[in-house]
Amino acid sequence: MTDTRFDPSTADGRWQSAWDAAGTFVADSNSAKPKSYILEMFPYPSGRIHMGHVRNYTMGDVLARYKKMRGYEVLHPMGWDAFGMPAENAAMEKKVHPGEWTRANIAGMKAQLQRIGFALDWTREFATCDPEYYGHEQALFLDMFAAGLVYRRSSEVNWDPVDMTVLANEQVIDGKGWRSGAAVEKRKLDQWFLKITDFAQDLLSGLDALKDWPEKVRLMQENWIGKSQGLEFSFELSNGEKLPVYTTRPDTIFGASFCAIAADHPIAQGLAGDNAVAAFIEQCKRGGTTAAELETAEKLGFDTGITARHPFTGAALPVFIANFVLMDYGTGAVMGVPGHDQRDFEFATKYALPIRRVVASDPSQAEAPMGDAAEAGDGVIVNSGFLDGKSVEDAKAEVIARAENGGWGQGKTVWRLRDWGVSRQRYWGTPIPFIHCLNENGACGIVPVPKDQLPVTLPEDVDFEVPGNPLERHPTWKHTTCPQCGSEARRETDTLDTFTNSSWYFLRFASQPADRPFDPDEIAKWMPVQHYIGGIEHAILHLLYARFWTRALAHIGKFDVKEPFAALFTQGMVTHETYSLGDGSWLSPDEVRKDGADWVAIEDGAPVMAGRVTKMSKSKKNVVDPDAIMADYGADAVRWFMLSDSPPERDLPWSASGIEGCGRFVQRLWRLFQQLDPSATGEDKALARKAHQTIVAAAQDIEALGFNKAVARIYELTGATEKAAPSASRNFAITTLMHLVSPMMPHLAEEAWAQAGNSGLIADAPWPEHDPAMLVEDEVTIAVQHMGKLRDTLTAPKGASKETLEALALASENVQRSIDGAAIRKVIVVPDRLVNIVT
RNA sequence: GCGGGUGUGGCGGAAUGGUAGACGCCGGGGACUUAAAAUCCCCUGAGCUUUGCUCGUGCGGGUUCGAGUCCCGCCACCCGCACCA
Repeated sequence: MTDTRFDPSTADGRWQSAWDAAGTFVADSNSAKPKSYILEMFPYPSGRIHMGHVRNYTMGDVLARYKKMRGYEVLHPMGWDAFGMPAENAAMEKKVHPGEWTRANIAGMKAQLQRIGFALDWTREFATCDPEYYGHEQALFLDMFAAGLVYRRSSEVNWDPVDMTVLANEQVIDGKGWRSGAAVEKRKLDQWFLKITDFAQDLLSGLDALKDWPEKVRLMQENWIGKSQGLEFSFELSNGEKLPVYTTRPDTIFGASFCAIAADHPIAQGLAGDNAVAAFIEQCKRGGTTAAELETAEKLGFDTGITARHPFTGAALPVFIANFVLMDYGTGAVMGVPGHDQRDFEFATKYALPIRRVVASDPSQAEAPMGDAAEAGDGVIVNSGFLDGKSVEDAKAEVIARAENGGWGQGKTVWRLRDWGVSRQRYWGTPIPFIHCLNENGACGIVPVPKDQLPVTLPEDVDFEVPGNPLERHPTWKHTTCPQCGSEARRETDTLDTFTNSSWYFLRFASQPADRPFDPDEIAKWMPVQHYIGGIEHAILHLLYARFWTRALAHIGKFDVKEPFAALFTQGMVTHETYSLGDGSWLSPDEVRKDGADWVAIEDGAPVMAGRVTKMSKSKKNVVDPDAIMADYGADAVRWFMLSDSPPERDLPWSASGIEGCGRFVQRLWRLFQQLDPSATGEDKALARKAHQTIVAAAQDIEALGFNKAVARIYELTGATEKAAPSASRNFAITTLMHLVSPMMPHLAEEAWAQAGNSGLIADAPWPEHDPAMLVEDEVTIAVQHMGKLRDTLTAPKGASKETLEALALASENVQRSIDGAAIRKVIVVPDRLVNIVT
């Protein structure tokens, strides 16, 4: 027996080369095996792989390797979400071309991923900034245009004054740009849009079928799509105009006591000549939009003096300009029903408007006084003329029917989801393949680039000396001729939102013909993705856009796939301790030590405060570099750490002692693997049984993505095997362990496999078979309780009769002492588990 | 405010209504060693009058022979959304 250590610094690279040379992880779409497409969200090539990537990709890797062992042909690809603003920022700061910067990052990060030994099919690698990729994207965009799913319109856009670009609604957070953090301004620009709203209902309905998506993500998408059903109708105003409003509660229409319009509503704007009105509008716009501000913001209104005629009662309702009404939802105007809407209630209270009950728990409560809040709940309609006695549901239908018959309103579904503005005034993105014809007769207008002229490639010679779009000011790039009439023309200089790139990349991984974006037959073989793994931060944007593109492409006949991702898993973050000096500066966890109960800086003994355990970030100096860890412990220890302890959907706290423990376990397994003893004979039934049980349990755990549980079981089997005396069973347990850890610690497993004299790669070996007969214990431990409290345990043969167990239990000294002569009223026996004696 | 999640030892966490704390980390003790590293063994929820007993899964109730698990009512923290009519 040797006492050599496993040396990852040589072994890791050796096996990575072996897999590479053998093409072990190259997916064969012509294979007769069942297919399994395992995908992790591809990274943005920002510079370095971080621990979050390592965790994400390790989970996917274990699944991919496991599926391969179970006889699947596995597609597990990797590529680069390579367009985006950081590349342009780098270009501005470091005077490097965005493409050069991106390519260098990709090379570095690819080497890092390879160093970790991921089972990836690198033959399918691409970056979204490859002209080949974005050329196909342009073709798909033109197809969608031809199908009426792309349009152009002038619209008020969210303009980020720092990044000098347009942001989608989704990219505006609390009125600030999601990336720059600058306050977003409104500007009118001609923009390209994708008609995601055409699919609003389908995207919503489709969520129900996504059983293997987290409930949380489905809810977030549901809320984002934001379907509401109600009535749109117009009030006749005292000034002769009409005021369209939208309500989801037409049943409460008799409770309306005022109308409120947004500050930027046309009627309000029409009154802005009045100084008082103008001042009020200005005041509304100043209000903050953060959660805290909105919660505490007082409801403010300005009585316009105009009144609105109630469609049923004819009552004259005052029309207010109000700060809580939004112009961009519904019609920008509401009917105020204070009794049954909290905002309206607050407003009515402030301005002494009538608060009328029109819904009650039952008709006898019609005159019950209102409390100090609106009642939004269900009930029966009261004080509402012909609606009295109806349920809320029936009353809604009745009012909508009357409005439609009377021609003054109609039932309407309103969506929160808006069409997706994809124009970006940036260089580093997919050029939008259109040409603006400058012919003076204007007949051509905006013309699609003919497909045989794709890709429209980005110019290489660009400068980033001034903010704004380098394509716009490039000396020659935008000048071209009209494909239709041949006259002078100008290229579209907007590029596509980078979320477009990630909306179909999974299709290109599955199939990459040179002349088309993808081949439908190949798509049919691999799609949908069986397991999609990534961060929760993409719960709305990326996942909704990808679902939309898949539907849109299916809609125009590209293939027959509806949902791109059959199962979604959102993994937790990798976190680490933080230590602050109290002045806003931070120390890295390896720069501090514990001094009694306190933390101090190692360097100068200065007192340090332990902060929260948070996501690794440069600003808090709690980042751990994967390369450094791999240099110390090897890839397998890091992979093992990523899978251990924390359930994968929760955060994983990094710790130095934790990785050390993983490093120790790698060596412990290595020592055990060397104890295979061909001369050993004889059966160790208990150990063999444990090995068979672990084969089954670990498989179940991996399939449920319960990696931490699979890890715990492997620890248990390892411990039991170590303790066992040499036997044929022990050899079996050792070989079993080699297989069970091979998806998780593939380098160690290969090394041990080869050292044990096996030919071929363990990566190609199947998951071990289990013997069902060996799963059953022949002896079980029975818990013995008195009044539900544990008093003793006893060993009995599996399947012992109730009578036997009861007798054994009553024979226990501890039990008899506890019973203390009391009369036994009942004995509950759960076969093979417990006996509970009730007195 | 609405929606969702989480709450179990010093820490990460296990546990089809049936022996709470598997497994890992930390810590303590011991073996080996001149010594250290490495490795191995033992202990490790709290308390007590210690063959054993009591308490213990955020808090308060309930259902049950039996509750971390089911039901009702709270609390705390985290995440998402938001004056969405």
